[in-house]
Amino acid sequence: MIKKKTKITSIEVADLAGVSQSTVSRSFSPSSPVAKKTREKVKKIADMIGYQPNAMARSLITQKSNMVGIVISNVTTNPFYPEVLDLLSRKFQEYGQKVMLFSVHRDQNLDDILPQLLEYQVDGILITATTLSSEMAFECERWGTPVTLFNRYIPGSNASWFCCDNIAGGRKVAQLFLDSGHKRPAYIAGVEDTSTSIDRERGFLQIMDNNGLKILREVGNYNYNDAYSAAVRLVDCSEPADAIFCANDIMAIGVLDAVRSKMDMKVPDDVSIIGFDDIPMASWPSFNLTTVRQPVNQMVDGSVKDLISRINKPEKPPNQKVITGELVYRGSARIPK
Amino acid sequence: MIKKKTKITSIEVADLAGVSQSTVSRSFSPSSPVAKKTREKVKKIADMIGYQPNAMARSLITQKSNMVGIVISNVTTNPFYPEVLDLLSRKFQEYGQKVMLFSVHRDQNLDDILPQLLEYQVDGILITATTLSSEMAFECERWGTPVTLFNRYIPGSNASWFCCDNIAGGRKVAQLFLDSGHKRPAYIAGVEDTSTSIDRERGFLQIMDNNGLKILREVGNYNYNDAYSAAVRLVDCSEPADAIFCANDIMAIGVLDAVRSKMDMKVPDDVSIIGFDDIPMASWPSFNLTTVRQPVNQMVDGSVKDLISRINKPEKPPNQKVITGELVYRGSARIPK
DNA sequence: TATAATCTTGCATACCTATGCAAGACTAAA
DNA sequence: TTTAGTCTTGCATAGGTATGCAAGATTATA
Repeated sequence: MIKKKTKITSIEVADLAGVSQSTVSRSFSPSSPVAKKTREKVKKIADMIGYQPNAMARSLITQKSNMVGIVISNVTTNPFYPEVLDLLSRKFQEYGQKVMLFSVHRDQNLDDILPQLLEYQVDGILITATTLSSEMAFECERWGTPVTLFNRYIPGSNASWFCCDNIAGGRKVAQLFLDSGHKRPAYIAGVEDTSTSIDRERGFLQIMDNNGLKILREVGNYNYNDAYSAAVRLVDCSEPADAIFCANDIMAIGVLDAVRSKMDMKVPDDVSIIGFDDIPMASWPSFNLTTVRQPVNQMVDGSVKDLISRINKPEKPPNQKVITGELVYRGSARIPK
Repeated sequence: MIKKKTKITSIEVADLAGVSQSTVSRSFSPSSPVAKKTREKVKKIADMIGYQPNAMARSLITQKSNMVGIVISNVTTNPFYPEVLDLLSRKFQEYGQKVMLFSVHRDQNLDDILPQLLEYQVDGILITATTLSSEMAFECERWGTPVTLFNRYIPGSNASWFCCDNIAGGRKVAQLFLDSGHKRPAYIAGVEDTSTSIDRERGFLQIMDNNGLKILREVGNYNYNDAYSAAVRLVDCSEPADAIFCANDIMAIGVLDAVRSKMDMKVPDDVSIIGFDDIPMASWPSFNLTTVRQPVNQMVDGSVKDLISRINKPEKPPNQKVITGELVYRGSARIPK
C-alpha cells in the first residue's frame, strides 16, 4: 500500500526525479520553460506516486482560484432552471472554471451566501433567478469580484446582466391574442416582486391598454398548483377569461390541466393559453403549448463569456443585454384567420 | 474609495487593531482563546475595512477544504435529479460544506472529473446517477477521499452507497399487474447499462417468471421521446401489451401521452401504466401516474450524513444501504377488485 | 575553437492563515 | 504583599506552490 495520511507534494516528486521543486512546478505548467526530457521524467514519476498539484496552494500564490460561484433558485420548481444550470456549468467547465454551487430558496437572503463565495476567492459570481441587495453588489465591487446576473437586473449597479426581453415577450403575446379576436384577456403573475413577472405583465398590459382592453389578473407564484387554482377562478365565473397569459410554462401547464380536466373546456376553442420559457415539456403532445421561447443558449453564452472576460480584464465595463425571445406557435392558442 | 487590487489580509487588520496577526486569526475562530474585548475590536475593524479570512490559505494549513464534490448527470433529462441536487446541496450547506458541482453527460468519463476534484482537495465526493471506474475508486482511496454513491453501487470497492431498492420495486409492480389480472406485461428499459434499469427489470421479471408470464421489452433510454415511440410499438401490434412498467416516470408519461393521444386508448381500461421515481409531475391531474416512490429524503439524508461522518473519521467503514420505496397508487393502473 | 545567444535549472521568496510554545498580564487566594 | 493559577498574546513556523533572478548548460555562429 502507498503511504496514507500525508499528501504527496511537489518536493517528493522533485527528490525522486532528482530535480528541484521549481522544476516540478514548471513541468505542470505548459507554458513554463522545461526541457522536454525533464518534463517527461517528472510527469512519469508524478504519475507513478500519484502526485497532483494542490489547487489551494496554487490559488494562494496566483491569486486566481479558477472557481466561479453560481447562485441559483427555483431549480426544483421550474424545469427551465435545471437546464440553465446544466448549460452554465458545462460552459464554465469548457473555460476551465470550476463551479461552486449554491442552491437557494426564493426568500433566502443572499447576504449569507456571497461572503462564503468571496471567502473562497471565487474569480466571479453568476446569479440566476434571484436578486442581490445593493449592499452586496457593493461588497463584490469592493472585492473586485465581477458579478453577472441571469434574468435579473439591478439598475444602479455595475453588475452585468443578460435578460430575455420580457416586455417585448409580453407584447407579442398580447398582440397574438388581439389578432385572433380574444376579448377577455387574463394574466397570471409569477412571484409578485420578480422583475421577470413584472416586465412580462407590463408588456402585455401596454398593448391591451392601447387597444382599450382591461385584463383580469391572478397570481400563480410560478408554480403549477397556484396556477391551477387561479385558472379555475378565471374561468369559473360569470364573465370568464378567453385568453390566459401565464408568466411561465409550468403555470400554463397547470392552467391547461385545470381548464381541460377540471372545467371540461376545450383549448384553444374555449380559451387560449400561452406560457413563457419553452421548456421541453411545452412541446409534449399532451400540452402542445404556445409560448415565448427564452433564448437560453444566447443568454448562457453571453453571460459566461461576459464573466470570463471580466475576470481576465477587471477594468472592462459590464455588459447589460436584453435578448429577444421568439413566439413559438403551437396548439394552445388560436391563431389569426 | 477603498483601495483596490490588493486583497485585505489579516496583517492589515492586525496593524490597525494594534494586535498580532495571530490574534486576528484567533478572533475569527470561535473556539480560540481571545479576550472578549479584543475580539470585538478586531471584528469591528475587520468589518470596517472589509476583511474576510482567505479560505484557500486556511484550507492549506488546516488540511480541510470544507468543500465536497458533487457529480451529477441527467439533470435536464430526468426531473428527479434536479430535486436530488437541490436537496443534497442544501443538506451539505447545513453542515457547512461548500459544493463543487460537475454536471456530466451520461457517456462522459468521470476519469477527467475526479482529478479536478482531488486537485481542489475536496473533503469528500458524492456521485449521482453515474458510475465511476474501479481505477478511479482506487485513486480516491489512495488520496484518502471518501466517496459516496447515490443510486449506484460498485460491488468491489469501499465506497458507500445509498440506493432505492430497485429489485423490490420491480417486484411490487409485477405483483400489482398480476393481482389486477393483466396478461401481457411489458417493460420499457432506461439506459441499458445502468444498474437502476437492470435491477428494476430483474425484480419485475422474477415475479412474472414465477407466474409463467413472458414480458415484452423495449428500450426508452430514460427519456420521453424514446419511450413515446416504444409505447407505440408495444401497443400498435397484433398482441398488444396490457400493462407497461417504465423504468422511470418521465418515460411513463411519454407512454401515457402516446397511448392516449396517439393511439386513442383508455388508461387504465385498455392498458395500465406504472412508472418509477414519483416526480412531482406524476401527481398532476393530467397524468395521475401510479408509480414507485423513491425515498429521496432518506437517501439524501443517509448519503450526506455518511459522507460527513467519513470525512470526520476516515477510518469509518463505508455504509452500503438499500432503502425500500413504496408503491403509490394513482389512476394509471388498474387495481385488484 | 572561441564567442555569443538561447535553454534550463535552482535558489530564495511570497501568497495568507493557523497553531504550538512560552512569556507576559491579570486574578484570586493566602 | 506574595504566590499560584488562569487568561491573553506574540513569536515563529508550516502548509504547497509559483516565479523573478542569476548562474550554469547547451546550441549556434563565425
